[in-house]
Formats: sequence, structure tokens, C-alpha cells
Amino acid sequence: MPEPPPLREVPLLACLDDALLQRLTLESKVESYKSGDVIFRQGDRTTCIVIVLHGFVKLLRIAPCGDETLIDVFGHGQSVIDALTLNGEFYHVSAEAVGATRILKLSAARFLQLIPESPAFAFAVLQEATSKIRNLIGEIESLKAQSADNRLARFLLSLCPPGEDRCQFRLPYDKRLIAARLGIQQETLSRAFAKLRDFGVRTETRQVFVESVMRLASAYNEMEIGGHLQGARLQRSTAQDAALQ
Amino acid sequence: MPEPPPLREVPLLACLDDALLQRLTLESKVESYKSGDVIFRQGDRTTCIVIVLHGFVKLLRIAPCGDETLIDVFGHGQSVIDALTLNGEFYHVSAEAVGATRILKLSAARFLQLIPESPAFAFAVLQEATSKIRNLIGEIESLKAQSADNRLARFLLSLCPPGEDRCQFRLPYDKRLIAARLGIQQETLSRAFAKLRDFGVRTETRQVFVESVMRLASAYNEMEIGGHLQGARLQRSTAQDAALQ
DNA sequence: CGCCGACTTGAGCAATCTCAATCATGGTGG
DNA sequence: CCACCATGATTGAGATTGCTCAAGTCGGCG
Repeated sequence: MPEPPPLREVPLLACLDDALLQRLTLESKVESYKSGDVIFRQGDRTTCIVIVLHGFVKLLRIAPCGDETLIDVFGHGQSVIDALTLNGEFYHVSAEAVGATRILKLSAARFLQLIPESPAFAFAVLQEATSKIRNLIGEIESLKAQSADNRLARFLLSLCPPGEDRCQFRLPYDKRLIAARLGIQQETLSRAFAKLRDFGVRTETRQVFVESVMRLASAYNEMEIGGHLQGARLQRSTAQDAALQ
Repeated sequence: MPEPPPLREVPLLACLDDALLQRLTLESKVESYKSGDVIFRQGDRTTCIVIVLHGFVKLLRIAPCGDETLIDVFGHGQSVIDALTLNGEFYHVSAEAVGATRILKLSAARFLQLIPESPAFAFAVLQEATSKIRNLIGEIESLKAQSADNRLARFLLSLCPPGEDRCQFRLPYDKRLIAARLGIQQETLSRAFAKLRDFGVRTETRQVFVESVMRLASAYNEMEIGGHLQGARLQRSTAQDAALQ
């Protein structure tokens, strides 16, 4: 179990000098949650910026009818940037602890004050935001263009420790949550794992053994072809009169 | 056909004083494209920030196998913020003109210089980025939790001019592109339109007539119940040992 | 030992895709 | 002015993917 990392190791805060870091963390607090606890709720007024120190935090969107859709999962050292709003508005997602979790809560007000004061900080926040955008775009691509099997393969590839071709690792959280992350049901996830067995992926509950990352990667790339080229090449679209309304 | 809007009307630039706006636009240029022209290509070095003056710009992700996935569509006055990278890196998406389009290309280098110089500008950029994040989150929610019919209804609702209950409007671009935006095939889109006829939505090619926005909105909300409550309420997930790897 | 939760597996069903045919529509050239 | 072609849109039929419901297994823990 890693100790709460020095705040310097949090990318978002790495650029702050001592004085600013001081000011930012003066009103901050470390909190612990148990699995399922709500950290903040969609619709509540934005009061704090959350940084995960230990464990995982999941972000959900809650529809009027009560449906919960998993948006993102954050781990060790990550800042929950999706929730950032600049005008003291309201959270547009809810955050819950996954397993026992420890987080740092920064005051949103202080956080926002610092942006104009420190260009480096503003830059770091922007960096975080653009990288999150890239992330979400990848997610959308995945959801729109890939099958459940593909998405699982991609997910597993992202978990393989770099460097080794044969490797093993633990799934970071339970399969129900992984399924939600991939946008499928747990039964479908189970079957997707079963299909990957043919490509050298074995699982024992949480533990995953990958015979060859290369093989898995090429399976990932060929699956869409192996199936029958489902990914639609977009046609040209015309909008002669592109005037809206 | 609206004239190219004064740059002051572009939200991203509204906060700049004359001197800074001058500096930013010194190296900028206005360019015209015809339908399908590539504005920038995924993988190319990031050289400019694009603002749409007239027409539409679509963003695509291109997979190694050649599949193109539509990520986003931008219209009049919007800045193509998804493409922003801070370290003079590479575009991670491609941009193409949809119909005849006129855009403003700002120098990315100048753009980045301005961020530390003007806190207000940094704030505006960040604002744009966080609002894009909200947007993409909505997209993901839609893709994960809603049926094709729902997504179309939601899309149409977003196009209805505010205030009126009975209304009509033109679709901003052709149905193939709309289908791609919703993550479905054009045939499926066609059938989705057919289903909405029962809820007072009629179409004549590009023109859409909505009998009652309220009715459409309630159809949108009830469809998931009317069907059979497909949206999975997420279960609690445990991750006792949440240590990654 | 027995329960509970997480995971797996099977069977049938629903949503969506694919392929193919048809039908408008608008522009073009004779 | 009209035949003709290209493009977009619609519709039908069958294949596929993923979902739902229902058992059944496995492993840990009181």
C-alpha cells in the first residue's frame, strides 16, 4: 500500500512553488471513504476539487429516470478533472468511492483563485483538461466503432506492464465495474474474456495472464477485419445550405 | 448567409483586449474549403487553432485499419478545442470541411504564448475546455445508456428553437452525418425517424416539424421505461485490494 | 456448514447492422 | 424539355451482437 504520495507527485500540483502549494492546501482536507460512499453528487454546488490518494473513484451520470451511467474511473494520483467547473456552478456528475479510498479535497474557490495568479498552474490545469479531452475522445471512438471484444482487448492492453511480452497483472477493480467502463453487461464481459482465451489471455478471478502482448495486440487489430469489417468508412457529406435553423 | 462574425463574438476571443487580439490574429488567416477538404490530419504536427466562421467542420478519429469515427461537428463561431495540444505535439484527430466552409486559422504558437500573458484568456480557454469535457461526457452517457431512438430524440430536442412548443427547423447537415454523430447507421436513423412520427415529429428531407416539443421531450424520457427499463442501475462494486498491478 | 456475492454459462429475445432493392431529387447533357 | 445518372433516403429481410432472465458454480467468511 503506497503512502499518500507527496503532493509534488500529483501532476496537477507539480508546478506550484511552496508558497502557492501552501495556500492551495491550507483549506484542503484528506478524507477516507468506504466502498460505495458518495464523494459528491451531481447537482450539488461545486465546492471542492478531488485528487485521489489511494483507491479508486468512479464518476457517474445520473439520468432523470434514475439510470446511472459510468463515465470514468480515477486511480492513485489522478485529479478528478471532469468535474471541474469554473463559475462556481454545480457538479454535472456524481463521484463515488470504489473500495476503501482516500482522497484530497481542495477548496474549489482557492483553486480558481490560483489560476490567474500562476500561469504555470493555469497551464497545468489546461494540460490536464486537454489530456482528459483526448481520453474521452478515445472512449467515444471505442464505443462507436468497436465491439465489446475489441474494447476489452484494448482495455487489457492498457493494463499490461510495458516492456514484457508475456505478462500478468491484477484487474484494478471488479468485473462488474470493468463491464460498466466498457459499456457492456457483465455477462457480455464474461463471454468476451472467454473469446480472448483463444488469443492467449487467461484469467483467474482478478488475475490476468497474457501469453503474448504482441499476439493480443494483433488480435485486437485484426478482430474488426476477422469479423467482417464493421467499421464504416464515413462517406462524404454535403451541406450545401449549411445555415443552421 | 451570415457574414464572418466579428471576432469579438467568438466566445474564446471575447475576453482579449485589442492589443492581444491584434497579436493573436497577426499571423492568422481566413481560409475557405469545399466539402470534404481536409483541414488538418491526425498525426500532423499541431500548427494552428481552428475557429469556424461559416459552415461546419467535422472531427474524425482514424484507426490504424482505416476506420473513420466521427467525434464531433463544429458550427459557426465555435473553436475546435478538441484538437488543442499544449506541447506543440500532434493532432490526435483529423478535421474536414462539411459543405462549403470558411475558417479562421490562428497560429498555435501565438495562441500558446498568450495563455501565460493573459489570465483572462487562460481562463477563457479553460472554460472552453471544461465545457467541451461536459459535452463529451454527455456524448458518452448517450452512447452507453440510450437507444438509437433516444439519441435521435435528444439530438432533435437540442435543435428545437427555444421558447416555442410547436416548431420547425432545418437539419444542419445531411442524414448520413447525423447518423454518424449519433453512432448509428443511416438506415437505423431512418427507422428512428419513422418511430418518432408517432410522437409528432415529421420530416421532409432536411426540414423537421415538431408538433410539440413537450410531447417529444416526454417521449424521450419515457422511451426507456416504455421499452423495458434497459438502463442498468449500477451495482455497488468492491475492490478490497484496489492496488493496481 | 451454509450463506452471500461475484462470476460464469445457457437460452431466447431485442436492437442494430448488413446487404439489397427501391424511390425520390437534383443536376446534366442532348 | 426530357432521358439519364448520381446521390441521398427509405424500406425490407436476414444475420449478428449484445441484452435479459434464469441457473448454476466458485470462493470467502461468519
